[in-house]
Amino acid sequence: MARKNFPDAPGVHSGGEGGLALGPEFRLTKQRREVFEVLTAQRDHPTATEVFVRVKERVPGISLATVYNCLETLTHSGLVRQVNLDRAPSRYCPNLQEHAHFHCESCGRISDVALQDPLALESALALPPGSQVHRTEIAISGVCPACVGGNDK
Amino acid sequence: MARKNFPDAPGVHSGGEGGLALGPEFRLTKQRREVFEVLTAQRDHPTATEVFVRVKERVPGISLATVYNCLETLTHSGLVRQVNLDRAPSRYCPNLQEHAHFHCESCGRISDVALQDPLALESALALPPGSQVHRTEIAISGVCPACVGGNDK
DNA sequence: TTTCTTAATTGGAATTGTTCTTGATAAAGA
DNA sequence: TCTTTATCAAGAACAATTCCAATTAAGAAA
Repeated sequence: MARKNFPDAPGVHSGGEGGLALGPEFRLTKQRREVFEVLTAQRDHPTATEVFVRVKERVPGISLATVYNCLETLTHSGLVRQVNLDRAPSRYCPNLQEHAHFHCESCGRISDVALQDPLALESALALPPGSQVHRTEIAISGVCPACVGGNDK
Repeated sequence: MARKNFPDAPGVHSGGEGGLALGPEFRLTKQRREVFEVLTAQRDHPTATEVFVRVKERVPGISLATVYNCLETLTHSGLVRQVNLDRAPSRYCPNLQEHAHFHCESCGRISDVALQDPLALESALALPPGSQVHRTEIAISGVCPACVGGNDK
């Protein structure tokens, strides 16, 4: 199903301080490091193209294809989450806590929503017994408090 | 944000028995009826192309573009839900109950998961006070009981 | 360090699901 | 019937993403 043969398990090896730690299978290249930095520097869920623009300031020669590759690698390493809302371009998020995403239809911003009780969630779902859950994605659309208050756009 | 000017409110007017009821703005055409029938006849969350193939047996002249149009209209009328899982092609679902979707990574099937307590869900999310929620999408990936049991593929 | 091996990067072409455009048709209302 | 408007069909267009082949750079070994 996966296009390339990524290992099933994420390669988060929480290595040396500050240093990224991709799985042992992945090399830590300048491009990957910069892409990751961009994501952590501004946690606004940028698209691949937005990441591309930002990384380009520090690595002028980088190509969009490489940004896609890096994002894919980081995602498979478990360091980054790909966020898909409806059919919009994918966005990327370095928040590793389990959380949901809120999409404000007014200002377009996407924000993280903490999950107070991940267990309560599972029990709210009538999953057939025996199901194995690997991943749960929760996407909420609506209007954020700022926009409700009229601080619109 | 929406490409065409659909009314904001869904047009479910639960009309005459058995008969579909699109909003007053929409006509119930043969194509729309057949597309809807196909969705209710086999609730396996087909893609637009799959719907196209199925409808074509009964309306040979129909085009894929029309299927897309019908699905869009039905979705905006609130009779059908568009289901987006990751970046895969959209799928369509005539289940109007609030529910989540389970995607089996082994057999690929997508099944509906009832929400036992929609309120419990909201309270499990740490939404900033004042947020307006319009829609919540929950997508679970994993392995379904049948595939866990070895009835794989 | 230098070499060696293999993975990663590039740039452009290709793919894919979906949407748009245009003209023809058909239905609804006057 | 006449007019108006929505819908349909076919293909072109589009945008996000992926693929491809040649080049470059990491990290391991010598």
